Amino acid sequence: MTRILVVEDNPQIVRSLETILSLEGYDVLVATSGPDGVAAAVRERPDLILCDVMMPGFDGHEVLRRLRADGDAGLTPFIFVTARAERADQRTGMELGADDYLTKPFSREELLNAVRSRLERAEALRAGGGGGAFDFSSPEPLQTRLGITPREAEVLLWVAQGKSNADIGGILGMAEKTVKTHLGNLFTKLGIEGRNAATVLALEVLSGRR
Amino acid sequence: MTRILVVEDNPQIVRSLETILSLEGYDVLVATSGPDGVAAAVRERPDLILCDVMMPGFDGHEVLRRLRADGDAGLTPFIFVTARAERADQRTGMELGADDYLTKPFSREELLNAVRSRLERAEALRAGGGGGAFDFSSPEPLQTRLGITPREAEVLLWVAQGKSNADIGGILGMAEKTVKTHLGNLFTKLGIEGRNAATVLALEVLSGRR
DNA sequence: TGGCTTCTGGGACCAAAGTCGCATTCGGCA
DNA sequence: TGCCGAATGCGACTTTGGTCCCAGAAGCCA
Repeated sequence: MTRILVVEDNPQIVRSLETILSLEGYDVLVATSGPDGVAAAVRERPDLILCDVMMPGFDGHEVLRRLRADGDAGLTPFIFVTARAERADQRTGMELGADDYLTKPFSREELLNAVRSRLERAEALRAGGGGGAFDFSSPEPLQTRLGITPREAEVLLWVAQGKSNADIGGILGMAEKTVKTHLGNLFTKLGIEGRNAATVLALEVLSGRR
Repeated sequence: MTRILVVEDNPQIVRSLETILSLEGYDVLVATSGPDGVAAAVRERPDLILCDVMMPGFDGHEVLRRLRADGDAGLTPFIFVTARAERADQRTGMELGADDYLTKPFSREELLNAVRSRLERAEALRAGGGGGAFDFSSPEPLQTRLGITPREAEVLLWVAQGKSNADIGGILGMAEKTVKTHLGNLFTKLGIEGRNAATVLALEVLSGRR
C-alpha cells in the first residue's frame, strides 16, 4: 500500500486531496502544521509527502529542511503545494531540493501526474540505482556545460520539466517578465529558438549525453 | 574540411546557401537537379546533403530514396529544404527517414543550427556507436510505449524535435489545425499539459529510459 | 571611481499555442 | 449493412510565449 503524507492546514484542500488520492487507492495521512508534519514523516515513513508552503508552526521550507537533515526521511519524494502568488521567498525551496511544485489551483490530473511521476522516479532510483528519467536535482550541470549563469540554469531546469513561465516565476520567486528575460538571453546564448529546443538541449545534458 | 552538397534548382536559394555556408568554413558543392544530386552524392561523398523537395528531373523524395538504397551514401545526414505551402505529399519524406526539414523562409541561424546539429549527430554515431542524442529515427517506440495512434506518434516525434505546429503540418502533409487536434488528443491521453511536457515524456521514451 | 556582468522588472506588441465544438472521410469489423 | 475509431479539417476564441527596448540595483574587478 502506498502511503502519502499530506501536510496542510487548510481543511478545504486537505479534504480535496484526501478525496482524490484515496479514490486512486493511496493511503492518506494528514498533518496540519509544520511540526506535526515532521513528526509524522519521521514516525510513519510515508512513500511521498505533499506539503503546503504557508503553514502555522513553521512553514514548508522548514519542514523540508529538517527532513533533508534527517537522512532516511530525506529521501522521500517531496512535493510543495503552492499558490502562484505565494513566492518561494529567499528561494529556499529550490535550494533545498524539493522534487516538484504543484501550483494552486491544480486539477485532479495535475495532482495525480505529479504524484505518480515522483513515485515512479523514487522506485526507479531504488531499483536501477541510476534513475529512470533525467536528473533534475541540480542546475549545476546545465550551468557549467552550457556556459550560462546560475540563475539562467535554474530557469532552464524548470523549463525542462515542463513548467510554464508563470509557474517558474512562482517557484523561483521572480516576476514572469524576468523569467522571459532570462529565457530570451538563454535563447541567444545557446543559439536556439523556443523553449522546446531549450528543453531538448537541457535534457541532453541532464541525461549525461553531452 | 567539411563538405556540404546542395541540391537545389533555384539560383536565388543556391546563392544564399552558398554565401552563408562558405562563410562558416564549409566546402559547398552544388547540383541543380535530382539526377545530378544523386550522381554528385555518390561521386563526392559529402558530409551532409541539403536538398530541395521540388525540383526538375525527379524530386527530393526520389533523391533520398535512391541514396538510402545505395548503402554508403545512405548514411549521410540529409536535410530537406521545403516551403510551408509545399506539403510533403504522401508523407514519403518522413517515411524515408530524412533527418530534418528546413522550412523556407529560414534564417541564417536556423540553417546553421540544423546543419551543425546533424553533423554533430553523425559524428557521435561514428564515434560512440550509440549516438550523442536521442533516437528520432522512428515514431514506433512512442506509439507502442505510450499507447497512442500512429499519426499521433508522428506528430509527437516532431514536437519533440522542436518543430512548430505549422512546420509539422508541412512535414506530415496535414493542416496546422489537424496538428493541433492531434496534440490536444495527445495531451488528454497522456494526462499532460502543453507541448513541453509532451517533449519531456517523448524524450524519456526515446532515450530508452522508459 | 568607472566599467562590467548578473539579476531584476516594466510596457508594448506580435506570433504561436491551445481550447471548444462540429463535421467529413475511410477502413475494419460485428 | 451499420457502427466505430482513426484521421482529417474549419472557425472563433483565449492564453502563453517571445521579442524589442529600456532601466535600476548589486557585486566584482582593475
